[in-house]
Amino acid sequence: MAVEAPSKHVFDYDDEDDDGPVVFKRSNTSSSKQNQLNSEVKKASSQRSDRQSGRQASSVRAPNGQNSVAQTNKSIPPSKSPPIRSPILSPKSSNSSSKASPVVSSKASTSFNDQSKQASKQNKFTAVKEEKSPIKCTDETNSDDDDDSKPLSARLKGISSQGNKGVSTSTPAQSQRFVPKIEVKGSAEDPDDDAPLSARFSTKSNTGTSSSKPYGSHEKKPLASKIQQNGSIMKVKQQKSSMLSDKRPLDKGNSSDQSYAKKPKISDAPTMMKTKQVTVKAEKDDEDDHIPISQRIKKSVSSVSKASSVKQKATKVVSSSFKKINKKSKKDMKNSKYSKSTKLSPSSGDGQKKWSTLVHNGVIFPPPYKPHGVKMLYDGRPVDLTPEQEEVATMFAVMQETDYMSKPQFKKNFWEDWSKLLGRNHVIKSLDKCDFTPIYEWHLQEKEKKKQMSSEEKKALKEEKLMQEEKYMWAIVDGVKEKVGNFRVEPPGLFRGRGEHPKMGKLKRRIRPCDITINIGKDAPIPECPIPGERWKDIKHDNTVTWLAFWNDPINPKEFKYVFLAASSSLKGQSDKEKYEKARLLKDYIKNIRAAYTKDFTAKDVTKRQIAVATYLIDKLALRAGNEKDDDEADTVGCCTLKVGNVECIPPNKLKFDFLGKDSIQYVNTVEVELPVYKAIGQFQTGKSKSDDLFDELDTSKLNAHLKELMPGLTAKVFRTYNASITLDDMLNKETKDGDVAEKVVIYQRANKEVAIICNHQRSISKSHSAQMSRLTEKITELKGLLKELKTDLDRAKKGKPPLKDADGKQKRNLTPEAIEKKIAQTNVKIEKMERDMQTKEDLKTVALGTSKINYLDPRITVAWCKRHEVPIEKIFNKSLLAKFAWAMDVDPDFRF
DNA sequence: CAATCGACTTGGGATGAACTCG
DNA sequence: CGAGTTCATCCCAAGTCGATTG
Repeated sequence: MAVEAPSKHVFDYDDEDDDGPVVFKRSNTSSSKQNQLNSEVKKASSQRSDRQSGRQASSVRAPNGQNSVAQTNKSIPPSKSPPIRSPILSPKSSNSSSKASPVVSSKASTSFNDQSKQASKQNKFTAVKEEKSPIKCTDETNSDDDDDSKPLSARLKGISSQGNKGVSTSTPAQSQRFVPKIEVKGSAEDPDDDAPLSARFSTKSNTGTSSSKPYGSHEKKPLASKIQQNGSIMKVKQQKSSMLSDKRPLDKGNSSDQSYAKKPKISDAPTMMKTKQVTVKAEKDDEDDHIPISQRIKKSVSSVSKASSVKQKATKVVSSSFKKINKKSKKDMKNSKYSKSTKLSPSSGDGQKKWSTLVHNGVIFPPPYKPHGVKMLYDGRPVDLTPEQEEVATMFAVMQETDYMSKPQFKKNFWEDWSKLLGRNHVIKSLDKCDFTPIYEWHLQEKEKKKQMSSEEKKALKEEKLMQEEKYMWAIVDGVKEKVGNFRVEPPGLFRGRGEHPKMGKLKRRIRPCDITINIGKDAPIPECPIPGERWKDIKHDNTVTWLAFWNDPINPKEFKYVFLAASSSLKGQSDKEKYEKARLLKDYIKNIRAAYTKDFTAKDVTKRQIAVATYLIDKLALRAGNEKDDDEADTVGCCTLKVGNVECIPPNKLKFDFLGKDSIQYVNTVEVELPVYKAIGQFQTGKSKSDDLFDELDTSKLNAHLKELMPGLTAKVFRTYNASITLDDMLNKETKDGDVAEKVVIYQRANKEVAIICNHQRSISKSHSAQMSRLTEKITELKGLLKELKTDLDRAKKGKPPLKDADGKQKRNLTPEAIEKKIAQTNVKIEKMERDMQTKEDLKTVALGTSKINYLDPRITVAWCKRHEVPIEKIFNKSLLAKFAWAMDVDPDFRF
């Protein structure tokens, strides 16, 4: 709780305006600037229709009104007042302030405010604009694109639409069920600006288009289908992980059915892509391009949306992402740590600078090891261990019931490190004769003890911990108090690598102050080392980076572990926003990029062809780039590192992918591809063995260098963000119908699920899943029995007869036919709900929705949709997400990705 | 140009608190 | 109110990608 407390304070501070906790904390940072810019831009340039404009103004500026309904006040900051806020000084922070040197903080804060205000003002006016420009990508005009330009998903969808069977077997039922509800009433209000959100949304989103469409019907899932989930077959991953994980097996079966409709887009002008010329994107005309694949499909819709999309462009252009150009300077400064950081001045050319003043208290270390004295057995006899030896033995003992225990590599690595600690002459000579049970049991007892503690005790402990940690939880960046992400130094333990990691089981030694380098403002007091008698390894004052501290990873000394600010900080928010702006920019280039790579499928130059095919896969399947990995890491791949054996050609034009990706999560998918791609893959495979690289001429730096020629700042990962967000935007806009909040939330979840499937975000099936399912089934059966009984009673009641006795032989109350009918209806509703829940549960058992929400879906899409449809944002974003996405909360309701 | 360094984003799982439902 | 779930957080591993180095 302590944690929270602080945050609250912060909010309170601003509260006056309103309260929202989540709101922006600082106005000045560039991020905020940007925000404002954007919004401004939008307003200025974007306005599409009249009503809209009105609306925007209102919404943006005084969000409150409308929001109140839609979103809770708290979440949405009242933008009305330009942000003033200076958290730091906030009351509660009394203590905090104490830590920060008074001087600094005060001064910073003041200046800060001022600047911030000014900055904000300026921004607003400057609004950029127009850089819009120049070259448009050309062609697109014929929008018709059959689907080419669409995002992958869309493409897929098209096809799949016909047979949604592609979807996992389980789904069909579900989709049907949903359908009915969704449609519903149309209570629209009037469209004016002031009109409540609902009104707006009705106008825009539904406008013609899809309203009638049943939601499940069309497109079902594109990519999704590819991936299948039947749990039956588990492949590689499973095997390897030895039963532990039950990830979604993705089976191939279905996938094959789904085909992509996409046809080669060859048509468009291929050449133009060329790059450099492309510089900024062009204006509108490209209408369809940005439209997600799926959307494009239905032209009608596009018309509507396009208007909005157009407006956005201006905005995007503005985006800051590209500013990094000045980066080089950084190095210099960095080395010479001396410097510049001194000046607090506000906007000193920001170039590369990430902050001007930075104050924090360093990191907190885990408590020293407390020996428990419980003796393990060796060859049946108790053994004495030194505290150090016992500590490591305990780490191992605690893992008795995990799968790691069945992995030889784990035990081997553990033994290597532990035996070193034991020393050459120790009685313990072999792990095989060790019995850690006594220690494990002690551990279980401790756990139990903790569980049994009364809630007061627990609370007290928590408070105490909070008290100790409080000072480490916050940093003051440019005068603003921000949460620190991971201020706790990682405790020692046994390394738990994912998949078949060669280093699993190795001892991750304790980190000490002398391992840690602190980065802090030049004028800030250097944090006192929390462990008496020790000192930090180094102190830096590098304002070109955002980390507060780092140490070398004990498992892999070449790598570092950093302490950063929390996701809710404006530094993070700013880069998050830049990430999405870059992805939105891709929207304007995507059509040409697709045309270009399509053309290169048949290029004579092998490298060129490989780049084309790899880009296609990244775009269509949302594969990761695939950097090279060392031998001392788990053997996983991404696009550029795919092995010949990971792809199987299935005539006439399908490819079956099967490989372990990040975190050793298996990716299995069979997709139909364009013939030239199919042929190219075949060529890349010929003459190679299964373990050879499929793209032997390629690596991520070459690929990214090429992408960068197509669009400034473009890299492989941008495609994932783009396709994820565009899919969400598209699905939401296509499928949201009138209905109650719960129904809309379901729509959102379906879209979210779609994205998760595209990105292959999996989770393991919970241990209790099958038990839960059977329990539900049982309940449903029971209810159905009840239903039958009620029907009998109804018949009898109608004839004036009393109901039959119930199962226990007791006489039931004599109800009127009307009453019985009512009961029947209630029961039916209950059954339907249960079945629906069950289906959802089954469908999501291996799909992780959170990852995409956190990392891939532009929060502005969600916020705008919530505003348009009067869905409280809290229904979609939890507290942390609200905080993380504070920068997106004041988005215009008309925002489209 | 390849290898390495460096910084930052993305990811799944574990844990425990907060709800739900009987 | 208690067992079972669901949800939010924490934890830290594992990617991406630009910059440097040699």
